[in-house]
Amino acid sequence: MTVELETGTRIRTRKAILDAAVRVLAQEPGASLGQIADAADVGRTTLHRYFPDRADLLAAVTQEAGHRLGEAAVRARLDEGPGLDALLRACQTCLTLGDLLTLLFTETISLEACGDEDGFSRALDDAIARGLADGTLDPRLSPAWLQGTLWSSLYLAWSELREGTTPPHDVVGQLLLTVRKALSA
Amino acid sequence: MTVELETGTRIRTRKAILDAAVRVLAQEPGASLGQIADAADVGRTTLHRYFPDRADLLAAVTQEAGHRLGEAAVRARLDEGPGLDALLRACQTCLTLGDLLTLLFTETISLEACGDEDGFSRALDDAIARGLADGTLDPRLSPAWLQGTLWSSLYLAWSELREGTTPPHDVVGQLLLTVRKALSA
DNA sequence: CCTCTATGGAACATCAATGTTCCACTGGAG
DNA sequence: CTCCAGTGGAACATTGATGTTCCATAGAGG
Repeated sequence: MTVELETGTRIRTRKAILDAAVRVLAQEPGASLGQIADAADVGRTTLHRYFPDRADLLAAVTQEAGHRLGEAAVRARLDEGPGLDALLRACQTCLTLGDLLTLLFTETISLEACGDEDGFSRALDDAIARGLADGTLDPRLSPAWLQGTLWSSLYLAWSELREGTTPPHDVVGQLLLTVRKALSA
Repeated sequence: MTVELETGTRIRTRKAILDAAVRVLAQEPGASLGQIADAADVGRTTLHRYFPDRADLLAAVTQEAGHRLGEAAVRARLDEGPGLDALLRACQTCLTLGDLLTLLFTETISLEACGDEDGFSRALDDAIARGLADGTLDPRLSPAWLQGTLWSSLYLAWSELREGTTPPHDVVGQLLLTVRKALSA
């Protein structure tokens, strides 16, 4: 065990495996490590070299999701402006998470496992509470339902995007329109 | 192969296995046959006696889903009244599908495999087209998006119901409210 | 009470996925 | 050019799921 001096090659390979894992698992949560290795254009041996265990790989994907979610929360400025607007910004930002969205929504990986260090869930809760307080969110809907609607709409939008039959711009438009109509007071 | 004279016992056992399969697979799509047999309070041997193959079991569940969807379509009177109202009736009716909803939404079983004999998808498409024509559905949203929103909202509602933390009446209320707001013109 | 249906469990063969070890090779850094 | 870090593949042991066979028995229904 030398100190982890990550060379460029290792970083690149690791990223390729991680990306492939996200891509493949989003489509087939029970996919074998062999399938993931193939998708990453890497030998199964190499995959095991980087992630000895299936659990290790999943943990790494989960951690990656945590990071990305954290970035998303910052970019969306969830703590600024009216609650509804914050949620709409969150929609646009989170769409960039791509297949990670699928893994989170289908609970192939779990938000809780990231720890609450990311603070995304917290920030989302806050934005929802703010929106209910400032009158931009429909008070007849519970915080849990509001958040659930947000996630499921996001998942739907990403599904459409991935299918590729609808132009990205249209998908975003319909997503924002639907969420605004559904959640606004 | 005698003529399939299904005795009461056999019908009951078969149903128990099928129900358990739906329940277990909804929670864990990759569940083993042993888990399903346990959930059905039945030996694994017995399960294989009814469904020799895992594929056979899945096919039976799929067929069951087809029947239930067909019934739902009839009960919801999808071909009557304004399009939006038909969709709202469909929401209420489909909620009774329970875990089957999860299996369909997560594509553990596929609608297509039922054949189009059920006619549910067709009826839904028609209702959406009618709603766009009669001005009760938002013309800015594509038929695919309208249908997707319906399904994902249903899935969300069933998730809440299953969790059991929200009273059923409230869940239905929020579901109908959300769908109406999101989809109406 | 008797019979036959339906069942559960033990035992077994098979198979795919997993995780490990070892070795040969390749291409880029020095 | 020379090393060696990084890689791929073959081979192997292990494990869990699967599907099958066989047998003993419980219990519903006559």
